Amino acid sequence: MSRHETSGHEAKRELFDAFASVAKVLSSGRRAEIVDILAQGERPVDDISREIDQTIANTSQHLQQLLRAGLVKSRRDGTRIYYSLSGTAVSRLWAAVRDVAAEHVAKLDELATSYLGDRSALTTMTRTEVYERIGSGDLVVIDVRPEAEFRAGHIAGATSVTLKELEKWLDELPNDRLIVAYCRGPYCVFADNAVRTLSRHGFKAARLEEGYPEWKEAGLPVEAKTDLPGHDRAS
Amino acid sequence: MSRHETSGHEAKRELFDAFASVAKVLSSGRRAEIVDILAQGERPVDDISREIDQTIANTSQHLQQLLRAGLVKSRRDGTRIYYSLSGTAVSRLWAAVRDVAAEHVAKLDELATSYLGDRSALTTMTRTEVYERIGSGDLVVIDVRPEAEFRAGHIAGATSVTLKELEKWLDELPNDRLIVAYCRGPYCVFADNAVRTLSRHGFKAARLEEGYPEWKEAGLPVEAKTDLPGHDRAS
DNA sequence: CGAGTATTCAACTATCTACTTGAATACGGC
DNA sequence: GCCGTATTCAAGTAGATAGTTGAATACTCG
Repeated sequence: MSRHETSGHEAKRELFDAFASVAKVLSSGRRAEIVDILAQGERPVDDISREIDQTIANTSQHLQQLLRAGLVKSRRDGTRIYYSLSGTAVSRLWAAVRDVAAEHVAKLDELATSYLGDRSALTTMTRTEVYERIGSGDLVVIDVRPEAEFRAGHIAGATSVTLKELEKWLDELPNDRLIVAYCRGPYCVFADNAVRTLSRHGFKAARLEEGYPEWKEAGLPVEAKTDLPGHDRAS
Repeated sequence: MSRHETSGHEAKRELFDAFASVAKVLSSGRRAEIVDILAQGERPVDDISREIDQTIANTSQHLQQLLRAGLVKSRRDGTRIYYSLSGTAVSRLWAAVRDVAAEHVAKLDELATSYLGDRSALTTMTRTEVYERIGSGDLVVIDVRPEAEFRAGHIAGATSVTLKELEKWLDELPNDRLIVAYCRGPYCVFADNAVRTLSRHGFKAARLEEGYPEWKEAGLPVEAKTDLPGHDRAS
């Protein structure tokens, strides 16, 4: 069974290697974490390295791999270099990876529970439920992601309340309205913890089932930092 | 910057490693080819090994990796073992990978042209265009994939005409109706070649923009082999 | 211009991966 | 039960990959 014979086979191999190169760049857990973070909006290198708990040098190298593969782009602003996903197709790919894992990876539930804790006691709401009630005013939406992500873009009308600030805010939050917390996506801990804390203090609280990227992708209203044009440096 | 410290970080690492394991299994061009084939329907090992031009042993090992990751399932029928995708989420993931590659991988156009040839002269039709005209009878739809794939499932009303058979069929095909050829997906050569051959012989011919998996995923009418239940062996 | 900070580069190591080869196992038909 | 075919297993090798460390580059601010 000889390989490398006809140019047709060779060309097919190369084409599918190119498809595979896209998957390959997502085949490291650390790069997956990076994509999950960048799905929230652009971030500088040192910020990302802290989030994924890796050295700056290592984080930088992961980012270059993502750059070379075309999944992210970078722009310089003064001394900092901001990375961001190169398009919504990348967000959709990341969601597709999570979907397959959720459906077909045997031990995923176990790993998710080990990271997120028991979710059975938490009330959840879908995008549409939140969107429909957000106008009526009987709902308070809080964004519990790191502030940088809130600044890069958030659900229209949401307030930034990080977990550290949450304790201080307990006096100011309304007792008579439902508080909906959201964060990065279906496997993000922040919202879970916020809802647990709020429930413990007697508030009515729920978690948005998914996160900001899915809300934005669905075309629901957001408030986003306008990307400064002309500074981009594509892959 | 110490790693492996809090159990929270450890659990997050493991969760994202699990997501990454899904991408990892698609990070080989040969496994990507396998998924592209299995998206058409179930196939036995030796069949797949011929398609991807690899030894049976190597193909088997790739299939086990896909199996372990949960992307495919297998069932035994006598002496043969048939592999198939474990769900539609996997098809969607494969499509998402191709989309990202098409949009963001720099040299993809070049590789695609090198494999498929110049497509600028080929007429293409979308799913909906074909579906709307398929009933009116002024259209002949031919399936130019290997016959095994046609047998596993095809567009309702399509006829199987492999490239080898095409020359013989030239007398029987109608001169007054548009002939639409389709195959595996947007990067499949068979339909391109069929349309070129037909055009050269004076037929009106067009290529369906995408392939059978996308048609099926869109919920359009298909004729598929009913999956024998009770014989499945999940991941 | 010089100091300070953010990021990238380069060299190195331990581990993993794809593919090969040859043998082992599992089933169907006689 | 034995033979032929389909598939898997096991061992080996060349090449790739993630992470470390320390130095180099690129920009800002005084």
